[in-house]
Parts: sequence; C-alpha cells; structure tokens
Amino acid sequence: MAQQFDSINESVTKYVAFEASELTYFNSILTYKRVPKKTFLLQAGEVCSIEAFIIKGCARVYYVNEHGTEVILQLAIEGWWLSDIASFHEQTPSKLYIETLEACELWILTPTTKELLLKSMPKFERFFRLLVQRNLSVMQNRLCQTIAQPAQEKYLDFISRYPSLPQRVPQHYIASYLGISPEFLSKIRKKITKK
Amino acid sequence: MAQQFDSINESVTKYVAFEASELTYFNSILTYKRVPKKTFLLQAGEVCSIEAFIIKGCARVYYVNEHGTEVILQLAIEGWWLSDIASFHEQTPSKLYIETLEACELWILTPTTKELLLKSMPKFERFFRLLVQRNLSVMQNRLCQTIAQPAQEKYLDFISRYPSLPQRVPQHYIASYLGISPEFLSKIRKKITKK
DNA sequence: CGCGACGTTGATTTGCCTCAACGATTGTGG
DNA sequence: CCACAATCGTTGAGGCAAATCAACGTCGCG
Repeated sequence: MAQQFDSINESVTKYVAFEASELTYFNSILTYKRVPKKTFLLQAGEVCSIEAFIIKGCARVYYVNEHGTEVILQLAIEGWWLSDIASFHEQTPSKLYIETLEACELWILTPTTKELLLKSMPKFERFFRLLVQRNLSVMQNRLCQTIAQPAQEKYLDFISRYPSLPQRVPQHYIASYLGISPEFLSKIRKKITKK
Repeated sequence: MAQQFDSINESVTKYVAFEASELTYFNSILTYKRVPKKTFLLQAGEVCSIEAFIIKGCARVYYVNEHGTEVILQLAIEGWWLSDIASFHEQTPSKLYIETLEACELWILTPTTKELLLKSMPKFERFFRLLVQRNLSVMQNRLCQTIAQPAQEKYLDFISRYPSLPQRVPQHYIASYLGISPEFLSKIRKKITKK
C-alpha cells in the first residue's frame, strides 16, 4: 500500500515543499477507494462530497444542458483531481456528472476530512490554492482555443497536449470536449491522415 | 481615504471572516493606484506584476491569438480582481493584455506584498483560494455556454447576468466576450427588439 | 471641421451540424 | 459458444448558423 502514496505525494510536492512528517499526516487523512468502469462519482442534483485524486484509471466530468447536449469539461487520468469544487465547498447541488471511463483507484477527501486537514495543516491551503490556479489557467487557455480556433486546430492542439488520451477514451468524448460533433471530428481525422 | 477600503474589505469578508485588526493590516499592505482610460496594466510578453482590485472603473482582459483575433476573457468592473494569475505567481511571461476601459482606481498587490501578506497572515491563503475557486466556477459555466448555446441565448444570458455592462462597454467587446462577430451581435439585438 | 471609432445593414460564403445509413467491434444473455 | 444488441466510428447529402466583406450613417473628440 505504501507505494500507493507515491504518486499523490509527488504531485503535492510539485506545488509546495512538504516535510516527510507532513506528508505522512496528509496520507493518514486520505481514504482509498476502488471503483469499476462506468461508475458515477457524482450526478447532477447531488451535492459533491468528494475531491478525488486519480491513482489509476480515467474519468470524465461533464455537463448536460437543457437541450440534453453533453459538454465534457474534463477528461482526467492518473495524477489529476476530480471534483465539482463549487458544489463541494458550498454544499450546493451540482450541475455536473463525474463518471469513470475505466476502473479507477482513487484517494478521496470529503468536506470533513479536507476541513480537518486544512485546520491542522494550514500549509495545505496554499497547495489547494495553487492547484485551483492551475486549473483556472487550463480553463482560460481552453476558452480562448474554443472561441478562436477552427475545429482542426483544436484537435491537433489536443492530441499534442494529451497524446495518451486518444488511445484511451472513445473518440466522441474527445469531440464533446472540443465542442464539435463526432461526425465532424471523424472527417477532420480523415483529412489529416490523407496528408 | 478610509472609505476607500470599504469596498475591498466588504469583498474579502464575503469569503472569510476577518477581525478588524486583520483588515487594518491587510489594508496597510495595499497600494493605491489611479490610472486613466485606455491604459495597459499588462501586455503580452511581460510578466504580470500586479493583482488589482477595482475600486472604481472598468477594464478588459484579453488574449490575441496567432491570427490576430482578440478574445476577451474578462470584462471587469468595481469589486472584481484583475490579474494573470499564472504569470503573476510563476513569474513567467504572460499571453494576456489588461487594459482599462474607463479611468480606474485600484488597490494593488505585487508578488512581494502578496507574499508578505500570506506569510504574516496565512488566513489570506484561504481567501485567495476561495477567490480563485469562484473564478474557476465562472469559467466552467462560460465554457459550457460557449460550446453548447446558440449566440442569441449567450447574449440574453449575458445581459441578465451583467445588466450594467452593456451600458458601459462598447458592444463589440461584448461580442468578443461571447465569441461572436460584432456584426452578428448587432443582428441579434435587432431581432430581439423587434419582438 | 474632419477624422477615427463604433454600430448597422445587406449580400455572399463557409464551417460545422443534422440526419440517415452502414460496417466493425464489443459484450452479453440464452 | 453463438446470436443479437449496443456501442462506436465512418461516410455522404443537405441545411443552417454564423463569419466575412463591403458600404454606409452616426457620434464624439482633437
């Protein structure tokens, strides 16, 4: 089990320098969870009760609008965090779905355990702030892309940024992430391979 | 000058409960700045050296892509914060521009003063985390909107969300914020008023 | 006054969507 | 272990929302 902590500890120390003892305490707060493929960690209407670090596996976070159209907000693999932060912190109903695409191993924080962690080790406030900041940056880039780039460039950028994802997740999810129709993505791919 | 602090203090206490003494210290860290209309607080290529709270006035944050197309990431008025957080924290060159649209009065934090604040009053870590979280939420909503809504609905949603902005900022900036052409926004508005 | 920034309008074009049909693959229950 | 259903990707035809381009009116300002 010990090596299970390696990936998450490596990930947090990328943002903030923690002592071994601090990490040990941090690790003691976490709950380990194993979930099968196609499992919902969150559904619209529920209050989000987890902040989950992916040790192994793959998931998607998505929104369904009033017309029934899905928009994928996040395609996450090992090393990423899953949550609806707004719902988690304000304990308000979420509008998002979080579904595993592969069997997953996760480290879980709940509102209670996270609050406990932050109370006892305020240094983690900084970690989570930096984590959210990075997410915000990613989001900003994506919004610029989505608005100002044609579909083909969005796709090329996507595969260069996340080269492992096309081999792991169904293509129509990538289309939804990029904000284009699956049929059109298929046509783009055809055009690209021709060259 | 004292009442100048009212708006920013009200804003921070919305997220975290601070004592009067804590706010007094916080206020002593801030630098007051007054800038005219059409002033750049940040230009692409520079490292962002400020995190600015708008006391009075209005500004835009935008990105220019390789084709020369502008995308407006933020239209900010009184009570909002302006910055490129990624550039500010990692001291890396920004890709963004921040330009005042009206004469502005600002409270400024620099990397140095912010670090000083966080060192001496770690409680502010929490405030800034919650602030960034809220920004992230706004961004997520906007991305969903941008991808899944037709232009007219995006515009109607915008004016109901920010009713004061259309009267303050040129219309083509709103078009850029929504990711549509200024001509098309004009046509949408015509169609709406007809009804 | 004259220039530049801004909004409007119409004509034309286009990037992308929708719909429908069709293989290929996977998985599942009898 | 096979049959059949789902799920997924591809392809083509046709349509539409929104972009582009160009011309014009208006306003505020140096």
